[in-house]
Amino acid sequence: MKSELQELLARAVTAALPEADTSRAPHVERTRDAAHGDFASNVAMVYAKQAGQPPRQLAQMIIDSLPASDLVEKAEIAGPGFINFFLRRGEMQAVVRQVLEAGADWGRGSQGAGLRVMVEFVSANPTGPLHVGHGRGAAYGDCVSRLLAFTGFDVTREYYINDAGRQMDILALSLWLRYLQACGEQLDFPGNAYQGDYVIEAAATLRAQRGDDLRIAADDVLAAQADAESPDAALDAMIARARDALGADEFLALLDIILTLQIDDIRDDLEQFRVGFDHWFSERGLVTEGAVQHALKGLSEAGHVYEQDGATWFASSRFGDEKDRVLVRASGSHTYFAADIAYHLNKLDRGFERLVDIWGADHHGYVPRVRAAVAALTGADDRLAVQLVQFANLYRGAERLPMSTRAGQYVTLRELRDEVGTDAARYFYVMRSNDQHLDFDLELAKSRSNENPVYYIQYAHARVCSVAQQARDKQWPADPDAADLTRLDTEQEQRLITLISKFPEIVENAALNYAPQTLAHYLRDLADAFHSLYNAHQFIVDDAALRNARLALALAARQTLANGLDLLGVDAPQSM
RNA sequence: GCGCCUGUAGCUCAGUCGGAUAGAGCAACGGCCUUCUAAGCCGUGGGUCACAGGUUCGAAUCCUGUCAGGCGCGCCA
Repeated sequence: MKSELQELLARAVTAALPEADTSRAPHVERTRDAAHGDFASNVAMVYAKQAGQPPRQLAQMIIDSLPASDLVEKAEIAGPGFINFFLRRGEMQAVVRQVLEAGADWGRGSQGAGLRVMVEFVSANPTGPLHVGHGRGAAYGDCVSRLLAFTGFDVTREYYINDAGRQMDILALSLWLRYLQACGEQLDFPGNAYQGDYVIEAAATLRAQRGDDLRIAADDVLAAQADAESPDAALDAMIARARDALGADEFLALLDIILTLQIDDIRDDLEQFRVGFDHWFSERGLVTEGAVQHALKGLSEAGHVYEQDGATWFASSRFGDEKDRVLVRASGSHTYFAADIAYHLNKLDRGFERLVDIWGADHHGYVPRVRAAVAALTGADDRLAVQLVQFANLYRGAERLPMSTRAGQYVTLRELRDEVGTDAARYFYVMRSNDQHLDFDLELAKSRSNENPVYYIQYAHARVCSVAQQARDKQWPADPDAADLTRLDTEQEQRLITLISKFPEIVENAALNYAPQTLAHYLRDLADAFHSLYNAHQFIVDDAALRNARLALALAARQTLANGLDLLGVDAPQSM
């Protein structure tokens, strides 16, 4: 509807101003005030200067040049030079039938044109359960993925598993030490190892399976770290002792045990949060397959790598980073950054034309260098989009809950789900812009009242279901074909219709801007419009043409609510 | 010190590409259930869009500066 108007306007502008640059589609927007018609455009004011004419005079010329259309009832000049469009009676109402015909596809777009997009998100280290901070990234990334897919992109969702490096060694060590404790060895568990109960549980299982196979004397372990100068050095010494005592293969097997448990747990947790991944990508596999060397070679051949102070550097400052970065240390080991470049190159090699990375906001200093790497590898600066997700602070009423991953003191995503439910959690997570801090009030999310926007929206959906059921009970099932949609002319009906017709634009905007919060706000407004109508007028009335028109409108509202909620991953209940 | 983000009603926040009289929810106050779910609706009050300049037909929105808050600045991951 909007694009049709843009088409009409473009032709009118070309006719009125043959020499004007009309390469860009003219700006057309919804009016805020019904007195200004249905749509308005500012083209006359935009072109006034280059046309050398007052805006209102130019507006008249453009209106006079408008091609005939079934869509437009009239166009008039307003204010400083706006052109207000009043649509022909019935044009807006026609959207009701469009919605009912499209059903679950109502709002689906084709802007993505099948472009292959990878959305990588969560990617939390598998060293413990997901906490509420990860939950926000999960909800956000999932909504963005759903929106992109609905807008015509070919979306793949991936979870990058950081299963290589020192943190993994510490995780394996943590399991082994707990195992030794389970065997009855007396030793103090290090404060900088993984504290969580899940390690103790895994150790108990391991002990049950393997008996004393992996046991050595506690004194032996403690002796290994006796000379260590720092807690970190002590940990490294114990890791070395464990490798020595168990053998590298057995140590790795130990790691795989707890890693598999953790990943299974995370997958299960996310599935219950209605977040699914197409692929789980192992960092370890990347390293063993020589991907890091492949990436280094790629950067090197492009001429962006040099040696200095015994290390290998990437000239990221050429691509907007504030300084160059080390890829391979003087010690010969590659940096985390080098592995990350290899991972991004791997994504590109798999044929993804656009990459979307969703990271915690604490990584924002890392964005320029990864952006630089992708630019260096592709020669383009628009292949990678990085979206940061700010942390969520949890409140219970006015009390702020403390969070510390290191100390093992945090609220898990699972606990959050158990307490407030998946629907409320998902909605609350995405109702704020991802780059804004979020204060998540558990009491509010749980409340079954009008303070809670999730229930407000779901209630609107359930109410339509209830109305439809009562119509059936009275032997008056909704029959859209028998509806006279032009009867939908009250203030409340017009408002609801207008909002429904906006849905495709809202979805497209939310998808292209990675902004699900705009959809969340829209659904709130849509529910509001429905509740207002519900209270102002009866749906089930004797006049069949009017009754069916109102029922059709209600069903269209329900469909729009359902499609929108689905994009947020929130249920649309039949009754509440 | 440098970089990024933020500052809008008492509180929490929307505000798309600059557009017409800056909007919601909560809180406060006053109404609405013999009629489709009151988890709802209607109404009232509430603003120096942090501050100061600039750009222009027009600025909460763009630019510059100031103030305030948050985060990030490793041959860590």
